[in-house]
Amino acid sequence: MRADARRNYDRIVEVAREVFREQGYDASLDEVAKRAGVGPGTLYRHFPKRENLLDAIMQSWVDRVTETADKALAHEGTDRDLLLNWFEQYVGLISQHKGAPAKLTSAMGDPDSPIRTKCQVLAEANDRVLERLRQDGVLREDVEPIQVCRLVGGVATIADSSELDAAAVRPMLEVVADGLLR
Amino acid sequence: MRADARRNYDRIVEVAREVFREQGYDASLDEVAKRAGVGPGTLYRHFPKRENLLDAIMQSWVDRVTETADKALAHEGTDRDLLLNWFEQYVGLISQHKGAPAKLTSAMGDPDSPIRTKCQVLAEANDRVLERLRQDGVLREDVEPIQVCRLVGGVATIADSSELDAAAVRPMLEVVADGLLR
DNA sequence: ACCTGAACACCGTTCAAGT
DNA sequence: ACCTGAACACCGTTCAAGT
Repeated sequence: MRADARRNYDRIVEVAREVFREQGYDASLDEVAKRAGVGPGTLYRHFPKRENLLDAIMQSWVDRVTETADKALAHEGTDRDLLLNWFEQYVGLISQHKGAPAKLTSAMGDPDSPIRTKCQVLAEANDRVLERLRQDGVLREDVEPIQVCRLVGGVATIADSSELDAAAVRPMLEVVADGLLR
Repeated sequence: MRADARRNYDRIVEVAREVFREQGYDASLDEVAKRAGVGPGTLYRHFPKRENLLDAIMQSWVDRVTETADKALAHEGTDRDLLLNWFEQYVGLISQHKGAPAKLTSAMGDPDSPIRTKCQVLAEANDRVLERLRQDGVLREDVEPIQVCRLVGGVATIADSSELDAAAVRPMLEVVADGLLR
């Protein structure tokens, strides 16, 4: 990759992260290009689809996911607390900007999505937490891990679009957690 | 209302219902106007915002909601079955077209939404079902009815965007139902 | 090899002119 | 009072010309 291309790529990603956080996932790509000081064609050369840009933005995000799951697993307390804490972390992780929870959760089952590797990381982190509970024998057995991602992702999606705060999200996560434990 | 205005209004609503069902809530309003045989200005005169059009489309829908809740309450069987059945009906009711579950669920808490009366009808139907379970003493008491709408609406939203069928939705509704019962 | 920016397409929205 | 459709704005997307 040529030096100027590299520089443009990095600036676009940095600016996009900022614009998405300000205006949500549906923000104008024209504005991203302008703020990054490049022509629209340059943006499209590097990121043919909006999702490719999202994928690039989330490059550093994957580490955060793994670390967060590690911490959640190290949590001292009841199984219910562990699960609830993980759910709250999960919601935080996928709520980077407006529209992100919906985007990430709907991509969870799509093998052709440009952000599939990111979804896999998230799914694996979730698997690790659930596996721990399963070994403790406290998890109901007729629900697949991906359905748990969808349930919590659904809560995050609604919280995002209705602009609910953590205090309003908490009871919903409790219902999901209690429904999963036996 | 003048006769030609009335006729145009009705045609637009009818066509919009069809187009939304085919292409989802984000469909082009230009196409709606074209198919209805009116100019774009006519559509905007009757429906200044897209949500006003959605509201008009759902005029007959309110009766269906009330009837569905009536039937659910007449259901013979366990409380869990009653609740689960209502949840499945609820998902069906708000999944009229792509994008509808998200739209309806995010409008549930917004008193300024053009479709607020429709949301109220849905919320009241849900209240009636929950009240019945509360009287039976099987419902946990620390969750507000609107949170139940959001939980089930969240499941419907994800099912909608991920194009899940009823078989995939069912286990998620079971988790929510079991989390709500004690 | 990469960038630029004009150009095109599409769509939402407005409004002057018409009936 | 209502309708029409041209006009404008905005944005995504492409591509010929340039470095």
